[in-house]
Amino acid sequence: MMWRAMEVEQRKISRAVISRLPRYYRYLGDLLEAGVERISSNDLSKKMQVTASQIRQDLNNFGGFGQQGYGYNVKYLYTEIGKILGLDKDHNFIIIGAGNLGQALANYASFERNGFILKSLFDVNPRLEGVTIRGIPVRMLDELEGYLQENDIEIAALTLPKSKAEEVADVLVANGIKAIWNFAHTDLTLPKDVIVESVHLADSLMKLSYNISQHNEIQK
Amino acid sequence: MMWRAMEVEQRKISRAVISRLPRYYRYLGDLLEAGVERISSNDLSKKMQVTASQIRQDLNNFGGFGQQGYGYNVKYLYTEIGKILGLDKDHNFIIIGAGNLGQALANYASFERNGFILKSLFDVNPRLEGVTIRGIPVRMLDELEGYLQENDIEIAALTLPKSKAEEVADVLVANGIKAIWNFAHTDLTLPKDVIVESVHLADSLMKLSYNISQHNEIQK
DNA sequence: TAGATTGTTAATCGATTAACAATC
DNA sequence: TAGATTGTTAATCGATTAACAATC
Repeated sequence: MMWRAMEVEQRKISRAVISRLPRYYRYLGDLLEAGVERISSNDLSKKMQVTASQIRQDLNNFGGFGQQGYGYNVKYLYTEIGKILGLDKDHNFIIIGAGNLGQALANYASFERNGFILKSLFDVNPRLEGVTIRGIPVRMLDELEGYLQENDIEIAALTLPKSKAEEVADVLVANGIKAIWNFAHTDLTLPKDVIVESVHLADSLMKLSYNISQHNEIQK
Repeated sequence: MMWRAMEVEQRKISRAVISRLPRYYRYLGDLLEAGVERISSNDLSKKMQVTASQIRQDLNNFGGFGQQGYGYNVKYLYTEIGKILGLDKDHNFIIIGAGNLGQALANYASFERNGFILKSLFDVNPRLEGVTIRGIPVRMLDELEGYLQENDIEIAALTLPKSKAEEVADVLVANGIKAIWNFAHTDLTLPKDVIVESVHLADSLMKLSYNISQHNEIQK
């Protein structure tokens, strides 16, 4: 039993490290596009404005992707980080709430490139019935349960008012959704095996505002 | 000279603390709405799933808002955190890129409640010329410089493709914009007195995806 | 081989939690 | 006053940076 616990423990990479991976992925993608074949942690650190030590430390959580005296092969590292992030597999997702933000996400086709496949949108507004976005249909919210039972959907993006969020999330979870990308301005309380990633736009804007005030203070 | 440096130093609240303030603000707002008059760090900690110690420590970075034996007055604390976040002042902002995401933000009227006043949108698409969103006009991007010189705009939200982001950001900064709310999938390199707050949606989705893969691994 | 650069251990720094005296 | 709860100091924990031996 002990080794099992440890095996799980071993996988527990800190949140700080995870949140840096997409950024590495982005920079490596740019390098790849620019035709760069290899890069050292030192050169990458200059581009990314982080320490080389942090880059090496971060990557070594997942394995030795580099080679002494050479550095990192850009294409290889890009692919490996993609695998770590689960981008080598397809993820079917739906959007609940086909308002402005929901439609904005639906139109954002570049998610598809990373394996995120939008299958349907849902809304309560009867005017949206039958509407399609990039060929993807908007369905009525009362069809949600039936739909989930017949389709293999992994992720749901919640782009609806916070008053409805918790309620809908419960339905989603009861019907097998494993992960929720939450844009509602509320913290969902769900079983802890459900993955919730929240984007709180208002919070982000407030941080910006804090920094402005701060900046003005110091000016004085 | 030393005391000046220290004075500035003193203000340097850690990023972790700042990023928790909007969440406190949100919870306090809910409590206020629910008619709760006072709350102890212990009760709040249970609601927010953080330690009471962290709450007290965080708040004490800014001053003693509580009272021994009583706790915190909800309304007072809410107002004070609002001030810290700069929400007691109005902030004029514009949106560059009136595509789906730009329009979604423009329609998101609740920003106004916190003092963020949308003054105009800008786009290159001639079809959007003259269009208004909630009465706010979309202007053509070539009018941007002139507009900035005649209007007092503090914040610009960048909701445009990353290929245009850097270029537009430079124009913004050259014309007095102090803060950029960046939705383009790129890190802007700007003078360090310009405040940049980025929302990288793709990064967020990748974190979600990582956690799904992780979860599946452990299941096995 | 010599030079470069990783992987990894050790040292430092910072953030979180615990504890408790101060005080309402 | 006694009880409750803060503000704050001290202890712990975790994350970042520095250093360097291993090795390509």
